[in-house]
Amino acid sequence: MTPQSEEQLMKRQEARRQQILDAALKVFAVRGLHGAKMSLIAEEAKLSAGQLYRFFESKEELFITLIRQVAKETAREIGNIYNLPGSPYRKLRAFTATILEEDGAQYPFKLIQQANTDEQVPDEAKQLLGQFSAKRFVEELLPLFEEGQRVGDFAQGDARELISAFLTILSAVITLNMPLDDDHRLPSADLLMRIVAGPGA
Amino acid sequence: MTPQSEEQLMKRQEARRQQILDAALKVFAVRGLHGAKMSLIAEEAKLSAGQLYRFFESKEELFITLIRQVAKETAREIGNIYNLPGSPYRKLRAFTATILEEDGAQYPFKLIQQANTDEQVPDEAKQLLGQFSAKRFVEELLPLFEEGQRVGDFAQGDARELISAFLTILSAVITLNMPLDDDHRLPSADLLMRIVAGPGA
Amino acid sequence: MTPQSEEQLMKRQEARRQQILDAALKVFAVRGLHGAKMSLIAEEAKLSAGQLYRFFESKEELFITLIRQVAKETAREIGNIYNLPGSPYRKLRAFTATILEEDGAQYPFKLIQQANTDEQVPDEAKQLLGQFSAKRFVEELLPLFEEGQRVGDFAQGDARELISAFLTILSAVITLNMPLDDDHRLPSADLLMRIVAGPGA
Amino acid sequence: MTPQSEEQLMKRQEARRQQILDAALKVFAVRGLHGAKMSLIAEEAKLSAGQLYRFFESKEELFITLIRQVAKETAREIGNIYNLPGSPYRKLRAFTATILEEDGAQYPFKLIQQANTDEQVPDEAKQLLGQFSAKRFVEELLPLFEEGQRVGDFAQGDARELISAFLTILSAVITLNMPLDDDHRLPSADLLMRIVAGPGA
DNA sequence: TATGAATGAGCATTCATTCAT
DNA sequence: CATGAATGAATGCTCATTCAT
Repeated sequence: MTPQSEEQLMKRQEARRQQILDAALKVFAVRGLHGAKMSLIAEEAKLSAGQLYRFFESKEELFITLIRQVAKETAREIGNIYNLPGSPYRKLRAFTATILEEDGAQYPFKLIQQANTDEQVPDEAKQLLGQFSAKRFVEELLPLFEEGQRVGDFAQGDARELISAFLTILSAVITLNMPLDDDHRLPSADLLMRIVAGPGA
Repeated sequence: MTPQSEEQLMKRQEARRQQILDAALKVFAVRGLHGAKMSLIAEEAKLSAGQLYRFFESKEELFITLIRQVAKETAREIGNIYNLPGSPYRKLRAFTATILEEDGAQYPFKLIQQANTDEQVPDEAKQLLGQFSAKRFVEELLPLFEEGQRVGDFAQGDARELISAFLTILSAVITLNMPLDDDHRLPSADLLMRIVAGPGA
Repeated sequence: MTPQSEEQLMKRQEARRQQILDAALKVFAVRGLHGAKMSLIAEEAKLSAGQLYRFFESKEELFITLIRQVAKETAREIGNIYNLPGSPYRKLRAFTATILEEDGAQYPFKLIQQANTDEQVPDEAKQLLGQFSAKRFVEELLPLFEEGQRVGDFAQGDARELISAFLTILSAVITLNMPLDDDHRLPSADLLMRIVAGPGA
Repeated sequence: MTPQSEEQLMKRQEARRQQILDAALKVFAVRGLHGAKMSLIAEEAKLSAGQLYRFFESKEELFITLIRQVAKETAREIGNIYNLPGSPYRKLRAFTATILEEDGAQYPFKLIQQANTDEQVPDEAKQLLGQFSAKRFVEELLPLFEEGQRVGDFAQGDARELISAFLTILSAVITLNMPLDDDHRLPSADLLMRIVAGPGA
């Protein structure tokens, strides 16, 4: 019976599910849809391969679920930019710096890029990405940029275009991780800010 | 056997080999290491699958050879920037615009990024990239940037850092190709130039 | 532990065991040896999958035990034909009609046929069937048929051959259940009786 | 190039395909949809497992194709009954005897029964069977039976019902193959004919 | 003792590589 | 030499069986 924990069971299940999604995020992000063997995901999640199928019907469903979750979370995170202190420029700079420095922050972006680049991703994932990533994020940031342009923080011009360029570059930079010298690191937040900076910045 | 064709044979062989490498570049760049089936490469090269193995021992060798060639050629192409007309700023802007607009120009960058991102890539390819891509390209551009900084075209600071940031972003943007709205395209060359632009630009 | 429950325990165990066998009969009959998942049998028996293994060492043992029991019970049921009222013809007709109409009556026959048809069936089960089903059933019915032939109810000829033909056809018809038109059903008992009917029937 | 045989190639391909279908018929018929491992079919067809996939997309497609072919061929064979000599009774008896004696004749019937019995066969196969097997065969034989009833060869009553009963039993008998004594064989054609025989037979 | 989560062996399928033609 | 058919190793997925709780 082991009924003591009807609710605990649900919690453990949910934790497990999330554990798999976390593992899948890393593996899919780094190795791509094909390169991500279910056995690797299982290993990363510290379970047997068979267990994955108690939570997700197939590799494809796991992938799509992951994309959906990542898209949602990323949208939410971007929305949080409005809670940061200071001017639009300072908000965006802080947001950018956080993403560049956070260690795990690269995985969602890598995943989204992998999914966008890879021709064989399932259609449903493609659609999700189409809806979420670009357009939605741009709209999310639009008020910030319009305000920023008004106060001279950001360069003039089509705000949507500016945002999508900035996001594209930010995402790409996070994803790329080109191996430089030991002395050379990813571009700094300040450098990226030049893309959008206006006269008052 | 006929002696006069001895040389012609070599040439035909060499042409064939290059034909395969060209095909492999496209297929690896678009589909990644895993998605690139040998049969697809053969088809793109208008050869039978079996022929590939007369020129390359394995998929892995083909990939490594390709990386090596692309790295060399890209370095050479970057070197050609010095033959472009005008100031350092104009040279770099022209170079950037060409890469962003030329259709085939994206393949080498995509390939290099695939190779850098994908963990499955054979170690030898990783090493090649480590040696060639980043460091070498940076050194290639160093004179241009130092000159540019002197004349105020480019921002002050560690030139190597500036170059590697610029290349990282350029490469990433080319690779990313994130599907934006129908109204939004990749960042323009002018936008990317803001990253390096100095007071005189 | 409590002594008075010693016996009750045995009974409960036995009931449990039979519950499993009943469930297994249905599931094996309908889905075949391969299609019958242990989890389905457990569900049908309203037990957990793990419990099955407290009563049967393996799926194979469960199957063999089931075959053994079904063969015995069917032989016993066939023996009951002598308790039916009327002439040999009427006895056999009533027996036939019951089997064709009773809903659960088809399972044992389906199971036996599955076991006979399927090559994967363990050898031990095959042997059991060889010993039990055909020969034993025929011998069971031999007195009825000899009597029937004497009184003209059944056709003349080798009685054993007549019986095995009839049983074969009856079993086959029950098992087959070929989906006919909405207007066409399984052959009726009267139709099957023609196979054995003699001049006096 | 090996172009000498554009046409021969097609023929060899077709032969190979049929070789697979023949092997699949045996294996599916005997072991059922689940029990039929692709490796067994390949072995029976004397090819490697991988080769099967050059001719059929999946096990399911192979199965469906097989069902389709078997249904067609069986319909054709049944149609040939009109070319047999003699009265309707003699035609049907000759047809029945042939099927009972032909060695390979059991496989198509076994296959159809497996497919009808097994709950997990793909829907497309179910539909094919629904269209082909029962109804179509009955209609095919309707003229023969109507003629037979007119001349007193066959019993009176709903001809369609009589046919479907006869076919059901014939099919079932062929399929069943219940292991009898060494002295007892399947019911003879004459015995089966009693099911349909009329006063003049 | 009962549960059902966990394991892992086994089968369907794909694709790099080989080799008969 | 060129072809593409054939092989088989590798991977996704299922399910009998085990075992921690």
